[in-house]
Amino acid sequence: MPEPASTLAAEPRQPKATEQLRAANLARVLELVRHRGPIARAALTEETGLNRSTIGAVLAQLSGEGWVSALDGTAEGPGRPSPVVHVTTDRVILAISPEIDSLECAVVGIGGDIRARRVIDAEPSLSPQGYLNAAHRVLDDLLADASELTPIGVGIAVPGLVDSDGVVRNAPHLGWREVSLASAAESVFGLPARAANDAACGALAERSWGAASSASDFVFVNGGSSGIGASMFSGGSRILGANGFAGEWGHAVINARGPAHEQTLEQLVSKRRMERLLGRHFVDRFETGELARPEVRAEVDAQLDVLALGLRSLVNVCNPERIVLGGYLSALELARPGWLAGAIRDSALHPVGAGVDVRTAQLGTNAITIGAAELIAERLPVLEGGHA
Amino acid sequence: MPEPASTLAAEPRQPKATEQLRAANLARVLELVRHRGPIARAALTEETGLNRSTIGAVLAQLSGEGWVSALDGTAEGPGRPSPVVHVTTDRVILAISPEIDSLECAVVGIGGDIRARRVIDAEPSLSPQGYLNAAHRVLDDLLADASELTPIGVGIAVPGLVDSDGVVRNAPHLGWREVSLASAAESVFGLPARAANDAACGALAERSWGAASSASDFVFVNGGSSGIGASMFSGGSRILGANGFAGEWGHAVINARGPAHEQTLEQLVSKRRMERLLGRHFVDRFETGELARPEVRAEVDAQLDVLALGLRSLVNVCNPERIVLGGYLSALELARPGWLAGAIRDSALHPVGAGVDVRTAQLGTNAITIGAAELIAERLPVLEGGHA
DNA sequence: GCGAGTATGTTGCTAACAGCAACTTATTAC
DNA sequence: GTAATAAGTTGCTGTTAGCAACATACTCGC
Repeated sequence: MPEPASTLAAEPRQPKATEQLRAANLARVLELVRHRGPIARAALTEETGLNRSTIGAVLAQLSGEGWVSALDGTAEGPGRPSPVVHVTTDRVILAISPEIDSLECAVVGIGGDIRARRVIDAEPSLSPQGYLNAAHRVLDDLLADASELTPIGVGIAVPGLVDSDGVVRNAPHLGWREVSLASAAESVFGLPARAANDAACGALAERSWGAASSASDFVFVNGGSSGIGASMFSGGSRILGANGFAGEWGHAVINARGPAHEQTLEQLVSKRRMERLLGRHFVDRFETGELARPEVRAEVDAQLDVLALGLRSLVNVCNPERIVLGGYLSALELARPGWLAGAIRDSALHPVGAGVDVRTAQLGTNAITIGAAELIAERLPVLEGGHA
Repeated sequence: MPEPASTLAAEPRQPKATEQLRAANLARVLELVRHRGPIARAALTEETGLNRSTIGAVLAQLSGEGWVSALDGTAEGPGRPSPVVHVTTDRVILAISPEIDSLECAVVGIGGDIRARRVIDAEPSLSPQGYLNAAHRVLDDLLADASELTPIGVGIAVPGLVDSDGVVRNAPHLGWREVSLASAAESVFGLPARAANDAACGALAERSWGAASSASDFVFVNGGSSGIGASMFSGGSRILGANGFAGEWGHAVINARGPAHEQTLEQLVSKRRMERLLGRHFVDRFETGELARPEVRAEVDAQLDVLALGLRSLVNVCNPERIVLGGYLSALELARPGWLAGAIRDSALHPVGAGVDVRTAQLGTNAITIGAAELIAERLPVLEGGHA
């Protein structure tokens, strides 16, 4: 006799098809509310193409679970005014950004607004667990003032290769290999945690609130203290690759027959080389006068030349509509504004390069922090189909 | 007075949400039937995770519209045997592949099987319209024998940049610019037509029936007579880029400070250089003995070295699980089997290169033809939501 | 050769979701 | 103060996929 069906009835339950439909609509609406700031309800129906009643149902669920709430309507024109919807401000995400000599901690709203931040020094050779413990102390402190805030998750931006399970497989500058950072953070904070590459985080932030908004096919290229990392978006979503490692563009060979230390892109376009020339620690821009020094100008131009060659290849391969330059690369672009765009248009294969728009990151050094928080915000529990 | 709602009722009609759901399921099932050849109905339910009754409804529609039909069940094990479903054989796609000196025409089944093919010479400077007219004659002839076959569309593989509307924006070897090839073909044949880059077509075919099947993140790199083209897949779908041009990897600069004719990948890894050395037209493999000639061996190894450097960069950027080499590159790989895979694993950033699998294309010279047909087959009218 | 076992397709039914149309509400314009 | 306009709400409908019971068709073992 087969086992009675009744005992199975209470089990897994998977009428998933319709749930996915609703989840997709929840995600679309929530994304609009988060990324476009406060937005009129009527605008939501227009943007999504969904019916007014559907928007009503979706918003009822989102506001019932406390993710969004409504202000009084701004009128502007005849007819009944549409209420303006915005994300709730009482839930926050903890963002952590470990670097070789520092640790940045921040409290970030679901809408990408940084509420509080603190950067502390980190002694070299601090262990991953040490970083997490330090971050825990700092964030507890930052949250102590504001008891009305509820942290809902932890996002970590790591300068290195992080797989889709939040395991740091290889972070050369930190000296980490095979570190289960996300699960360690879940233990320390008692909250869901995710980790990702720092450039990928920066790209997420620039897409949502910065220079890449409204672009569906773009490349974010970041010049950080640990080299050059990229993150590509195609059709509105990030190109992950088989393990989530896609984007390690700094190690692309661009000068194959040069000496061993002058072959890859990040060896030639190097903040460290520039710092040696300037004789100072480079933060985010050239100081007045520095660009007038001939040897600095020459190095800047040389690095721009190489960067243009590299970007030309990247454009040929990825066909982005926009390139967003972050960190050190942003400073290089600003040293000769617009030059890169022209060089790419002229050298990339016609008509791939024709429409490419080159911009500097809008969020500056905040991009990576905000993007780390976005790791959690883009996967809020509402969107998970409710089986939790 | 507002216009009465009743007049609007018969208009566009867009209850699209549920239609998209059904269309997605239709697409999944049809893709399984097309790509996995004849497949048991039970296997379809298991692969898709859909309910038996849903599969029943989907198959009823597909077979009602004449896209699939069922053989008698192959038993294999206890229980009621499951009918085997396969695509119908009476509908075919016309595939066209214009090259600088030749024109390939083929009749291809929906399941990717080549029914008939013919390659004719093309005089240089033949116009796009000339190519299409010639193809029309050849294909009419090929179809004359088989009156039971119904052509349903025309797919064209072009060595050049083709946008998503089927406009050839730039095909240097053919000398074409801004040619609305797909719409011209629709006029000539009276059938829906699509056009795409040849490497993109090859990748489609290798994914469906060749060396890239079962891989969701792979790169297909083709060495054709018009240089090196690539096509990247991420998460199971092709990376298109903003205009569908993504993949022009042959023009990547890899030797920045070399002479102008030795900078890009396809200048250094060049079939033409090899042909000059061999003193013959290179078709698809090295002849016995050729690789024993020292100067040939040296050139092969030199080109393999460069190719390894290039692939290393591509792996770092795209993080594929597999690389499929087609055309001339396939011959290079076979000249030193397995060497490229080792070189990439050793040189790519750990652990990006660790799991990369390097293979040669399975479909050989047929890949591009089959892929051209796949342009039509992947968008059969059943999938379009029925509003036509 | 015939029944037990088993896997499969089929049939009515249910739940969920989005879309629609009519109704209600809230503001602007005159 | 009334008409016009636009937006949220409500009840209903159509479609879809999932479920459970049933019917079917084969294999295996005696």
